[in-house]
Amino acid sequence: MLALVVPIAKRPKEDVTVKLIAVFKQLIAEGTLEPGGRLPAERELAESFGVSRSSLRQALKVLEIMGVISQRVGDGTYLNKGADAILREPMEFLILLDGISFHELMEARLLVEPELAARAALRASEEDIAEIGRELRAMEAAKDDHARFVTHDLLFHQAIFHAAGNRVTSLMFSVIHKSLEKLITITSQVVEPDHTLTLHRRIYQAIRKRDQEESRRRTTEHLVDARDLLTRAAEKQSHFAMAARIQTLNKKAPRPAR
Amino acid sequence: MLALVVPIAKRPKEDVTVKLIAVFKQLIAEGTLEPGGRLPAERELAESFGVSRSSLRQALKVLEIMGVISQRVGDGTYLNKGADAILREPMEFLILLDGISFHELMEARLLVEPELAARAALRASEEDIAEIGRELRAMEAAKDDHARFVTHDLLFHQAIFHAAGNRVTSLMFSVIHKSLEKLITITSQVVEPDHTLTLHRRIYQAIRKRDQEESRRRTTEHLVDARDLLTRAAEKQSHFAMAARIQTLNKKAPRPAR
DNA sequence: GGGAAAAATTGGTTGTACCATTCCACAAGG
DNA sequence: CCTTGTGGAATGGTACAACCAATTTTTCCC
Repeated sequence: MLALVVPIAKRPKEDVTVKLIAVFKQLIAEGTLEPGGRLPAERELAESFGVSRSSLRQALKVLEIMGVISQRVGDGTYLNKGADAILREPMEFLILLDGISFHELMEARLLVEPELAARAALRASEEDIAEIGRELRAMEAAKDDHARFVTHDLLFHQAIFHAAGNRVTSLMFSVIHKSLEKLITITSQVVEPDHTLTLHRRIYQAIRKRDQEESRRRTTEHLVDARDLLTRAAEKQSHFAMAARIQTLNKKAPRPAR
Repeated sequence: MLALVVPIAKRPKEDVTVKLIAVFKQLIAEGTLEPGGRLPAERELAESFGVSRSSLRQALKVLEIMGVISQRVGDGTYLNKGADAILREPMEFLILLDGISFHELMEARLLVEPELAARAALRASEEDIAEIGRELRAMEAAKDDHARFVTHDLLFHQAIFHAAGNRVTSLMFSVIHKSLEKLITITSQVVEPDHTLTLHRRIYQAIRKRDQEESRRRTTEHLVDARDLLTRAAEKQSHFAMAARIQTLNKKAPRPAR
């Protein structure tokens, strides 16, 4: 378990908010705050720390968006247990700011997932393999429901991650899957489900046979195929993105600069 | 370039803050806000959106912590260009909340970096290889300065990531490096620099020879070695973490629950 | 023209007030 | 005794207003 968390201090005057976040990090690290546990009320916390509620709320909001805590009106603030969603928002902004394409996301999968599959072939428990098989059958059962089909497609891959036994890579690539899910769903509507199923089945069987090399090869085979399909779909569907609209809070748009 | 960013809307009543974040995401996605550009003043923005400055500041603070924007008093708020640091804070909390060990972080490197080295051997430009070589020489020149030595050690690996040509993996694993840097620095004090240098030199030469298989093997060799060293160091140094102290804002500690 | 002082701008912080939701205890009714 | 419901307390969400500190811009004097 890590603990070298708090960088002691920064000389340049930090925000109260930034300090508060560091404090919470520390409290979590030293176990004062337990996952699932309830935090004191905002008003109490603010007084304890000697800061205003506004500043405290800024820190809490950051933690909430990162998925560290959950806040519920009328109830309280709780420290989350796992943090599956913790990388989601940041990843989306990363994709935006660095202009990362779908193609590049698929390339990342292509770099890593074959190795994870090989590792899964080596390390998977019987239960792990059973889980991968269940997702495969769930895909078969959802042939006609694109959304569900894709969901189980991704869960199939994530089951392989789990079997590979490394949570870091597992969490990172689950986030990538999430970012790709919409486009994959669109693409799946023009691809024969049996085609996808065949490729997945080969991966499953390779892992079940504990054949690392074939697991790697079959995963590569599948992802190359998927990458090419997605890339083509992304080109055609790029206008789709433009159609996406958000609910704005006000008619007036902000002036970007001056 | 991605754009399928905004999930349209969520039916359950969202925070104003959450909505604001979505709005900014949209503004960035559609190019209304340009990297490096200046945002309107908080007071103007708040009025434009029809929200209070408090709520707006919560949203901005989230974006700032994630590295999307930078705020400077007396100056203004600017949209960052790249977002290298965007995953750092979240990653630290991820490590904390999920109780991820140094060992597991090194396992993640071990899973991915050999493949990245192989890809680098395949794709690296002459300039990429020169950069890797420069970092290697910088390591040699910093034999006696542990901190600098480790910095260039990590930059060496990141140069390989860059040469591999995938920014997603590059960014992700740079974050992991950052998390490991302190411990690696500690470890480096008990390891002969020439030992480390030899292992790095082998990787460099393999990439320069464009030998994918050897690049992979040499990287694995190095990381296995490093993993074992780090794991042992982490056990011995675990008390080090306990010595870490943070600057608290007030004497009173918050009551964790009730 | 140059430079220093003053004013305006901007993010940072605090405090207060009020709302909507949720929870909980206690009383009324069966 | 158990169920029901009702009102009050606690809690997070939002809005305003005021002031501070750092920075930039403008003004004014030499």
